[in-house]
This record gives sequence, structure tokens and C-alpha cells, in this order.
Amino acid sequence: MIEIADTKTRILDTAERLFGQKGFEATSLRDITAEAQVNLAAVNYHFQSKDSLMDAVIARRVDPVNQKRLEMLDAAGPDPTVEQVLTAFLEPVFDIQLECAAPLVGRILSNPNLFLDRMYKRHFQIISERFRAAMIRALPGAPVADILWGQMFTVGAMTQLMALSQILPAITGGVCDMSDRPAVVARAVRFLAAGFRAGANGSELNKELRCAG
Amino acid sequence: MIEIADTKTRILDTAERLFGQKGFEATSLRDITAEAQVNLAAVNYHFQSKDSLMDAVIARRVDPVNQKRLEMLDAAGPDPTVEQVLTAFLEPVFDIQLECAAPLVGRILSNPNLFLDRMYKRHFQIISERFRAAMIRALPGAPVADILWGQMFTVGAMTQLMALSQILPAITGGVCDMSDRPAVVARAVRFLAAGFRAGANGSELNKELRCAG
DNA sequence: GTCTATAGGTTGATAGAC
DNA sequence: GTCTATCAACCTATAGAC
Repeated sequence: MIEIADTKTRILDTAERLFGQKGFEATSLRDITAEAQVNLAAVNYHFQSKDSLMDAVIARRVDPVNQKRLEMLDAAGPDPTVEQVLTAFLEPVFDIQLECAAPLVGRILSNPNLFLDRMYKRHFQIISERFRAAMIRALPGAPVADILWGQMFTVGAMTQLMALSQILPAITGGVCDMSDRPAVVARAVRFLAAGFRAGANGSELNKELRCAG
Repeated sequence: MIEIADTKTRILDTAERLFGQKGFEATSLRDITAEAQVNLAAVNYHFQSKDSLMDAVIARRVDPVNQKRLEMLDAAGPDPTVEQVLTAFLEPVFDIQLECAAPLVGRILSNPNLFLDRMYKRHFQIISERFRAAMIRALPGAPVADILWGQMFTVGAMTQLMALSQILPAITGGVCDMSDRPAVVARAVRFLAAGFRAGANGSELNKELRCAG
């Protein structure tokens, strides 16, 4: 038996898909209610405004991902490897339905002001700090600046894959796609782990930034 | 003596800034003409539509960057190092005025459909192919898939830095910023070069994808 | 080239019946 | 909770005077 989702869930599902496909500003509430087959006024009843609807769409996907990340990080123990830290950070992201949430997250991430106020401080700051602490334990003695820059590159690579997952085959002649997600995660982890280790290997650039101990 | 830019240039400058700050759909032509202190109808006179204005804004920044990229790639000779290829790809990007163009490019990059049709095919496809060929010469025998995935991670890291350049200090406790751009480029090149070499070092994952020769 | 004026359409949000 | 009807504001694009 197929359970028809209730109005609130149908609005969330449709808003998620359309925000991702067309962007927040380019998606009207009428676009959403037409596809979700609900009444226009239902949006303002269940959510207060278009902005609040956006927040609800985000939180529904991000919160479980972050919970899984922290579980995996805890499971890796007090002295994780670089690969364990990166896998705990990346794998839960690619467990979600990318075709829905990916362009959305990619778009939000690329809007600095919206990202800082409505995403980073609310959902990502604590995660970022936990993973930074874990990576410092995985790379003892590495300059903190190297870890931080590495985190930027890591988030960038992750975001790029999510944002472009739809068109990945089109721009790589069919060579790259997201069909085998564990393999993609493994590939990203291997690439990024090498970068983190190279950043911490004592090049001239970093000598003066090295942390004590 | 201060030369006041002409109407067309003032529109381009203002549109670039506002598209970057607020996004394409969220920026009205009235926002642009008000700040540029030009008449609303001047936009439709000099450019035909809002879409064409966007294209003009993009082309003005992207074309010189791509020209510089190809010059640097040619200067590296027929057998460049991984670092030379990466530097030729990244350095010209960070020569442009990031505070204007960065959020714009980041946002466009994160919209898959808009990116594919209006950006990738028009401005980036030929560049991507040239750099892929150069990287294959820098890493002979590496699987093409590794090169392609590496390119994705590279573009992601670059885009992340451009998109978040404004708020980089805010999310790193002041440790990371874009003030020393050559150092940032050097850091990215070192991180990414290690990733490319790790991707091509013959892990189990890639054995079956290895190219002949 | 630059302006005013306006056409023609869409938007987010709400009031009020049921 | 769900609907209809509607408001006030905003938008892009263009016509036509100068």
C-alpha cells in the first residue's frame, strides 16, 4: 500500500527539489504548490514564510548527516587516522539522496552571506571544530593553518561533487559519475589524505607556522 | 584626474557586484540602475536583456583569465610538472578582483544547469581539455579517470576559496585569509599535487582502470 | 544615447469562509 | 487544516519623446 505523504511533507519534498533545480529566488511558492498539489495558503500555514520553509528544508537533511558524522568520528576512537577522519566527514554526505539535496547545498554553500548566517553558524560550526580537533590528533605537530586550509579544500571538493553530480558524466565524457558512491568516497579520501599529509610535511612555506610539540 | 566610467561600464561593474552579493534572480535591474546611477532603460539599450547582461559580466572576467592560463601552460613547455600545470590553472584566477567576481563565479558554478549551458560549454570546456592533456603528460601512465576526478577536486577547492573568500577569516578564527594570494596559490598547488600523485600511484581501486602505456 | 511612462505579468502574504 | 479571493508591491521589457 502506498502511503500518500501529508501536505507538510509534500511541500518539503517539492521545495527541496525545486530550490535545488532552480535556486531559492527563482522558485516561487506557486511553483512549489502546483507541483506538490497543495494549496498556496498551506505553505504559509505550515511554515510561516518562504525563508522559514528554506530553513526547514535544510535542517531536515543536514541534521541526520551531522549526527552520523559524529557517530563515525566517535567510532574511530581517540587517535584516528587521516583516512578515518576524512571518511567520517564525507561518507554520510553521500548517503543522502544527492539528486535532491546536492544542488541545494552546493548553491547555499556558494552564497557567502546566506551560508555564514543560516548554515555555518547553525549547522556546521560545531562539526568543523570537532573534525579539526580530530585531524590535529591524526597529524600531530602539523601547523593548524595547514589543517584549516585542508578543511577548506576538503569542503570544496565535497561541494563540487554534490553540486555537479547531475552533470558529472556530461563534462567528463561519461568517465565520472556518482553511481558507485563508496568508490567515490574512497577516491576523495585518498586524494585529500595525500593533500593533508603533504601540507604537514615540513615545506619551507610552513616552517614558521609550525605548532610547538 | 578621475575618469568617470561610461554608462555601459558602470552597469557592468554594478551588475557584477550585485549579482555576486545577492545572486542573479535576487538582483533586479532596478537595483543595478539605482546603484550605477543610470536609467533603467539604458540596460535594455546597451544589453538586450537581463540574461545577456549576465553573459557580458561573466565574459569580461573569464576570458582574460583563460587567456593567461593558456599562456602559462604554453610557457611550461611540452612536458610540464604537476605543479606547473596546477599553477597555470589556479594562479590567473586569483589575479582578478576576488571581492567582485568570486561569489559570482562560485554561485554560477553551483547551479548545474546554468553552469553547463552558459559557462562550461562556452568558456571552460576547451580549457578543461587542454589542462587534462597537460596533466596526462605530467603523470604518464596515470588512469584518465584519476586525472578527471582530480580535476573535479581541483575546481572544487578553487571554487570554495573564491566563493568563501569574504568569510574565510570569520570561519577560521582569523587564521585563513586571501591577503597573500601567491602563498594561497602555492598552498593549494602543494595540496592538490599530492592528491594527483596519490591518485596515480597504483592503489587497488585503480588497477583495472589503468591506461595502456 | 538617454529619458519618462507604462504595459503586462508575477510575486509573497493574508483575510475570511468552511 | 484547507480553500478562494485578493492586495500591494515588485518585476522585465518596450514604446516613444527628446
